[in-house]
Amino acid sequence: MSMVALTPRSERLLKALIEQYIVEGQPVGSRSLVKQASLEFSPATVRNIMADLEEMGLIRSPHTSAGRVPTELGYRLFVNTLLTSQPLEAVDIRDLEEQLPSHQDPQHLIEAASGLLSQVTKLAGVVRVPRRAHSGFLQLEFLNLSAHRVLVILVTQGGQVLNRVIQPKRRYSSAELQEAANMFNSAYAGRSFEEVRRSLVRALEQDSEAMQKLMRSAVEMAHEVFGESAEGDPLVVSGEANLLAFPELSDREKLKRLFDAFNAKQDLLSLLDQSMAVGGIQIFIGGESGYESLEPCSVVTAPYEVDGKIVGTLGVVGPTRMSYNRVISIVDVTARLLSGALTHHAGHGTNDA
Amino acid sequence: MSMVALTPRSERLLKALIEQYIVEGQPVGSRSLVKQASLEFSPATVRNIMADLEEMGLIRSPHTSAGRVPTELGYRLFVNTLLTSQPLEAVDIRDLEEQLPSHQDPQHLIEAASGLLSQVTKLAGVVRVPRRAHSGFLQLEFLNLSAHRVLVILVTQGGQVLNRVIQPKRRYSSAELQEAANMFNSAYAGRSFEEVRRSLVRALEQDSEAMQKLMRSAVEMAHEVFGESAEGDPLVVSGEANLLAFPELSDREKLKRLFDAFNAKQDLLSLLDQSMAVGGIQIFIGGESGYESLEPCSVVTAPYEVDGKIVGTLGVVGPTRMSYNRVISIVDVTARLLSGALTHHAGHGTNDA
DNA sequence: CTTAGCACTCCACCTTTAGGAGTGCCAGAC
DNA sequence: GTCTGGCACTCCTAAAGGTGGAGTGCTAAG
Repeated sequence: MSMVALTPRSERLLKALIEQYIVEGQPVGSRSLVKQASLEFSPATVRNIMADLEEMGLIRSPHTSAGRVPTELGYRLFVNTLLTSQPLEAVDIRDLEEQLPSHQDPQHLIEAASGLLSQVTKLAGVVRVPRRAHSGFLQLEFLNLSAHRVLVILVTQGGQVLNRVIQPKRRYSSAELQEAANMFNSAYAGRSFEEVRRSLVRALEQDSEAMQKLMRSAVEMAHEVFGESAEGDPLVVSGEANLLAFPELSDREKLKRLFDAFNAKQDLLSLLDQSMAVGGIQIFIGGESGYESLEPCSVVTAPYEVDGKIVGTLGVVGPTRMSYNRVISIVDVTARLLSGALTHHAGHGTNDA
Repeated sequence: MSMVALTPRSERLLKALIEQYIVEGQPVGSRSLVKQASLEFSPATVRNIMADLEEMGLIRSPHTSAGRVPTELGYRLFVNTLLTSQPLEAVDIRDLEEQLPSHQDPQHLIEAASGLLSQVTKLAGVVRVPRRAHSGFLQLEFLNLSAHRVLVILVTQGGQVLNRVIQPKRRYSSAELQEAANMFNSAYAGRSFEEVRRSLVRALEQDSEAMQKLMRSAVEMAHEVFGESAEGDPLVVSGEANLLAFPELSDREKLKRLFDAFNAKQDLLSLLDQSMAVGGIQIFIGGESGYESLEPCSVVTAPYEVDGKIVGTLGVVGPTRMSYNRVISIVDVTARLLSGALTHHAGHGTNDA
């Protein structure tokens, strides 16, 4: 593991090796590497260099007499410094653009983005949906369903719609509900969710007699909905089945864990949130993510924005041996497109009622 | 394949054989069957009977000298006439009940039901969500998002909320939108979706000058939303990963197809719709479903109701070798529970505004 | 009609055996 | 020095036997 700097030649060799391995998925030997990358030195020389690279921990042999395979460290070096990020083909970009119609509500857009990611990378796509806390509150609506069941509809400035059925203690007439909603809306429209929430908590604590009964009920109902803010299923995953195609993930045990991770979503959520905080494209190679279930995988993420503010993250999950080159471009472009599509219509909500 | 009626003895034997195969998952031979089911005759006799059963197409040998395995026909006979459907354990029922809280909105209930199915059967659970066409229309709401973007919120009598962003040609003030919604609601509240749709089509065709401009816009907007009725993603699937645990599904090719089917959902949808039309518990064994992707699987479905009307279907997908016994009970109970939970609050919507 | 016995079949598992791909190292060439 | 050809060695893979067990079908006797 002596950390002598790499010579240009060994860099070039490492790059060629990783690229070949990504394509073929099998340990690459000196002879085939020379041929494939049309190097001007002999297999023996390549072997010497490979030995050095192995000593540095960048590649390894699965066993004595197989070719070499990149280690996580090798991949890391590769993506950090060796990657020639050729831009996506124009065709691909057009393809992506076409399939992300900018006139849609956020939910559809997000699902479309996830589907796109998985479709064009042939891997699994994930999108972390915007957290409500960062978005503004636009309007609240109460609606009687039956005797003791009120449907609360909450609209964010982004056009997201949340709804929940609550069971208030007493019965309200539709007129009462209407009035309550009006009062609530005029008090809070346009505020951020955190603001509204804090304000609600304060209002409930005060228990002031001054507050009208009706307003108080409205606040209570609203609080019930806002209280659930953290819930929901703010992660869209698609194309998990694509991962079945990779022989390196065929291990039943690993596969099960991986799919469970997709199902539980918890690890992925943490990972995406973590990478949202950092901003910019992030690449987690193998165990770097820190989650055992994702250990045989790499994850490439990029944040997306609404009105210049980062609100979520999207990404791709695939085997460590993925075409980082291509995937990075795709994730990048998709993030931009989604940002554009979302920003386009997240304009100042007009609530001039 | 001579269709001589089975003797009681061969029935009993078939039953024992299938039950053992379901548990062990391996071809069962005469000797082990005698031991396991403590039969009072000898392996040789069993072999004779087995030969008969094989001739009838109820069982088969994977190869010359393996035990016997049920055929689809065998399973069919088994579930049709041999199944001793012992009721679920009280514990299990309580478990199910607890996890299906009856005070929830439909969407949550449905997701919970799907999760429950997969969780307690350790297979994949699916729920076909109610088709809007069968439900009533309760209320429509228009909301300005930005200059040319209007959020349309549609509430069904069941408490389901649908929303979509549309882009009308001209800009409307919030007051206009409010008025339009009011007019629309008073005209259509409580009608069935099909009625409303037909009426909308008629209204648009007439192109009557008599109709107010505003009302016309409202109708157009509403039509856009109603027109999309068929869309959406009316199928909830959970626990696909559970199927990874079954060795008989380990075939990479089959597995891929199966997961693709879960992803595309089209086959499953058709199957569920088909079984909704029939009503009652339905069991599709292997290829019976008619969908190649589901060929190595069996599907058990039951419809669920709201207010006594069948509105959807739920079910379980697993390997042909599943504990039909148990799965049927679970599907049945879950359907009942879901019906109950949904019916409980699908009362007459009060829209006395 | 049932059963014990027996010959036979076929798979699953293990071992063996090549064959090949690749390495490491050394000694000579540039 | 650095590169290269050569060579012995390692280890995997795939195919080729070999063995044992589980199971069957058949037959002949109870």
